[in-house]
Amino acid sequence: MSKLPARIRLADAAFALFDERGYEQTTVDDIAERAGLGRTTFFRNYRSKEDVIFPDHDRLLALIRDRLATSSHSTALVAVSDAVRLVLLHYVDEGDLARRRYALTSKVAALRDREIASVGRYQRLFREFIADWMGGPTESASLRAELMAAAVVAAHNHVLRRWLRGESSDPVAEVDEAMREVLALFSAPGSSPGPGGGTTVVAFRTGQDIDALLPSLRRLVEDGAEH
Amino acid sequence: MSKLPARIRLADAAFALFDERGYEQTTVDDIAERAGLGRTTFFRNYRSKEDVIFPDHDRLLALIRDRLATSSHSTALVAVSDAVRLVLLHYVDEGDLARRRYALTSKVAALRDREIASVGRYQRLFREFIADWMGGPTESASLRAELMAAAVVAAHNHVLRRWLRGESSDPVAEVDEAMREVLALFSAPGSSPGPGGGTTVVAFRTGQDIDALLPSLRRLVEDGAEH
DNA sequence: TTTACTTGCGGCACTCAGTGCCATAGCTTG
DNA sequence: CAAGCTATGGCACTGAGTGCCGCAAGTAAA
Repeated sequence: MSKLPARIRLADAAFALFDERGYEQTTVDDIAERAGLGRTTFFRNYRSKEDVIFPDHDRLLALIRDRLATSSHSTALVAVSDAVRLVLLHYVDEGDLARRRYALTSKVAALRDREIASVGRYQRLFREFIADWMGGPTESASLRAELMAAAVVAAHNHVLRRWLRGESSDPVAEVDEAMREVLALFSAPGSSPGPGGGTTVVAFRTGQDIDALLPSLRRLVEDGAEH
Repeated sequence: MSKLPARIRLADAAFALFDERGYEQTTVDDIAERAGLGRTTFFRNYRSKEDVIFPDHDRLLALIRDRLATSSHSTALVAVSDAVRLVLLHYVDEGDLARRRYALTSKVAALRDREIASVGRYQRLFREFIADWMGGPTESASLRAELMAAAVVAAHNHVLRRWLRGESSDPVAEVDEAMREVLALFSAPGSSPGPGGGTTVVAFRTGQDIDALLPSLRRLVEDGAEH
């Protein structure tokens, strides 16, 4: 008995205690004791208390990096979509574990922050890759790369969270669809009006008839007044 | 002498020491001692060591919240642009302080994470506001809100970082331009083929007279043509 | 002037995360 | 059997953050 590797036993103990008492009410000593191990062993297996919950972010980052690296200029966007799908699948494969983690990050601010910081790393990876792909060190390309990277990870997170909440039965299909929407966004012809001070017109959908809106529009144009 | 309030003296001491020895090599005791104050006083003024560097995030969040709150459905996008500009201006007003903070967050991983987590809070605010504005609890609207919020803060951060690095002489103009690009992105006709519908509302800044724009507007409403 | 109340500060003791060092038990390889 | 490697436990230490108590100075009320 107790033949499970220390890493696993520690993780099990940690999640059990987090469920019972909450994250902040659980000390590393508690975890080690419950696992029947020493405190030192805990820190040898996990860099920090938070790390028990987010074990393989580094591996995931490497996964993305690899997938992006094995692409040519013409397949860059496919690589991005693939990488996103890879990450999503990783979480889906975790199944219940991912959902327990989500429950924790939803409750504990420190963990939520940590999660967001990790997402930031993903976003950075995508940003650099996309900027590279866009080539031009133009300021405009740089901004577009930033926007696109942000949209890519936002799409991923949106679908992931839906799945975590049990709102999605086919997350892979959803993420593919979401990525299509993202790519459509950035392939839209007019989206890069370039410099030159022309007028930019922005349209959104509403339920109202346009003529009913015209007065507000006028005021909006003239002085940004309220409506 | 030493008539400056404790808060200020502590911040001065902290930044000085961070510059001299680096963030991790500076303890809270060091800071308090340099400021000629007690350790207790430090924690009374700042919740944590990191807080000395990011003092008024809460105030900034409230600022955004307020600006977004004072808007109607038709001026929602103007409010978003305004809020973004507000945040940017806050940092620009800080001047050198903001740049010293940037130097620190660039070097120290813990601070970078903290910064990213803060940005996440901004993004959440925008996401909720935009989702609310889009109305429909549709899954499609929800995704679009998420994408748009991500793009909005990405645009802001892009311009802010440019300014922090000294690459921008007129950040306000740049952020306005970037926001135009973001809004244009999401107004692109093809991107939301969604179920049919209503008419289109238009928000924009322009130098032109609105009447000169009306024909384009009508076309935009009818078939989503550009500019 | 004396009393009472508030505000800002210092000191101290405590918890807990995280680091570093040393010792030891077990297992493998010569 | 000896040498070496690996996984573990114990222990002491630093440093962040909390809580409590006490003190001084200023202010208001008696």
